Amino acid sequence: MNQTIEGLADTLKILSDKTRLTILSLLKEKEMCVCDIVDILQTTQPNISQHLKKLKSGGLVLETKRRQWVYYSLNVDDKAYLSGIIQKLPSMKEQLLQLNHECCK
Amino acid sequence: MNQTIEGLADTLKILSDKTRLTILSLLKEKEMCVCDIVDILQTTQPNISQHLKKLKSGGLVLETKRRQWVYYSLNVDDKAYLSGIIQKLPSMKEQLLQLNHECCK
DNA sequence: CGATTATATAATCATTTACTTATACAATGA
DNA sequence: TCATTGTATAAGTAAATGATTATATAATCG
Repeated sequence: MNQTIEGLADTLKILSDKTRLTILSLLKEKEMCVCDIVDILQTTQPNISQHLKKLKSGGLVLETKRRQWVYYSLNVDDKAYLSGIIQKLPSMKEQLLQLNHECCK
Repeated sequence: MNQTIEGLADTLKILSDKTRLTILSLLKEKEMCVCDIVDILQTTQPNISQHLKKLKSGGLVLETKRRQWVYYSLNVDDKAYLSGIIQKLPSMKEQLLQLNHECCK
């Protein structure tokens, strides 16, 4: 995802989806495992996995495995041109309160 | 195009296209009429008109008619969160040199 | 080991998208 | 007024996209 105008379009395409923006909003608060994201977004696990795959392919999130869980975290510090958008994402603190999984204790 | 997360996704969807980003790059230099944009982007006039319609619907460009021409101009000064992206758009100064229409003299 | 849990991938489908061609509309100018 | 020029809209189509269901893979734990 280099920065030709096409690369920029590709990055923006990844960002231009409600579910993916919501995932980024969540990850702004803290790294999260797939199961927690599924829980909060009220959709299926494969759906979230596929969105995460796109975010990862665009370099917008990082993935790390610990025990049986895969954690995703925001990776935008090196993309200053996106900071305006990232800041615009609403807080998801409220939604995080409802989580009660072992993975994220 | 209010700023819920869905509105943000809609705006980003409008931005996430190579042709539309290129149009915005052009308009960064100066306002332009449709025929000039068609000339530079080497595509059909209806194609450009449809892209301009989307940009306009998203509030990203303004339209003004003068004589037989319709001029479009960038309208992003009130959208600070997009400034990083707008700045990222490459200069199109080179391409503007080749224009030689009456409308833009 | 086998069962369970967490996640990824594959296949399918409906919807959306960008483009093309054809046509309509609008303004100008002979 | 009629032809021309500039732009918009409509209709059709192929490709891309997001979601679902089913299945595969991987790690943990009894």
